[in-house]
Amino acid sequence: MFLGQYRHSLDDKGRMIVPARFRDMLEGTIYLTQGFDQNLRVLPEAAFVSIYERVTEMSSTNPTARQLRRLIFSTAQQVDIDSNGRILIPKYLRDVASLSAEAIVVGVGEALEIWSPEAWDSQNLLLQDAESNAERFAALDI
Amino acid sequence: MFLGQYRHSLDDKGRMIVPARFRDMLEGTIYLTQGFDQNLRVLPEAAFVSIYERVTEMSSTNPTARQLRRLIFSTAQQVDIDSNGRILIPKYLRDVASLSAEAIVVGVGEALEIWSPEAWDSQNLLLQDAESNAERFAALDI
DNA sequence: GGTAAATAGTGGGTGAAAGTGGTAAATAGT
DNA sequence: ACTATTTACCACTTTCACCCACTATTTACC
Repeated sequence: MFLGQYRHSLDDKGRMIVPARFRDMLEGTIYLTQGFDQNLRVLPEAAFVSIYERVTEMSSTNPTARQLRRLIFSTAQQVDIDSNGRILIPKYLRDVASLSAEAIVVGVGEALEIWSPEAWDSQNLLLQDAESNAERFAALDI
Repeated sequence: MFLGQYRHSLDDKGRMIVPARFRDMLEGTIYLTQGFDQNLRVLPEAAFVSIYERVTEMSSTNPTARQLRRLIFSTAQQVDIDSNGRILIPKYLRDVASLSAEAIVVGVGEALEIWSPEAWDSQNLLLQDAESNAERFAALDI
């Protein structure tokens, strides 16, 4: 289970440390894809396969389904963790998420998200709004 | 069952004693999450896993579900009790609850809450207001 | 009620691991 | 064959998990 948030540097080659806490949960193949909110998603194999299957089931005559498929697969990339525990984020994906010198890595349960500090800050403003939270949690009945 | 309140120090590394009374009830894995009122919640494994499952079931193409997931998982952390009976509270969680040198640990039945002394004081003012209590709790019909 | 022992709570130092930046080698493209 | 880009490797810095030592408080026993 991926939990918590970390701030890490990205060097000029686009390499970024995978927080140590997450590394043992990412032992197999890792997939890096564009997220839905100006961010990137890091998926372990099982999670990616599950998405793959659901998307593949969708009808190809549905334009939205075709777009979703393109978004997910055309931006996806298989990545490896190097001997120092880093992954290399391809340039086009760094551009998608406006990543430069630093990135925020966020655990969201079954996956990780990578954000630029600016994008995360504004996302966090949304997340910390007390009134909206009341509504969000009400749905869960915690 | 967690009952009572304790005041404990937080050292500059962010470590805090778990009151001895609570320690034997927290033997398995412990989860630390953001609470609803500028505080933190300490949950035993079963309680957190149940939340995890409900949140993970939700669709990731639903923006509200994604936000809920982010809110819950990005502000949670699995923590261990060290050999001295302390837990380490990550910096981002200390920030959420404005914790610095001291914290109030409160038992609230199935979980613990961690408050900054200031936040607890103002919370307490609300709780000790007898007249409002009569009105507020009347609606709950216990 | 006083004293001793045990437990709870606090603080700091240290070595291993995590994180960062750079250089050298290898590969691919022209 | 030469250049550019990527990949692998190496060295350094920083952080954190673990351990130890000490103080305060509670508990037990006389």
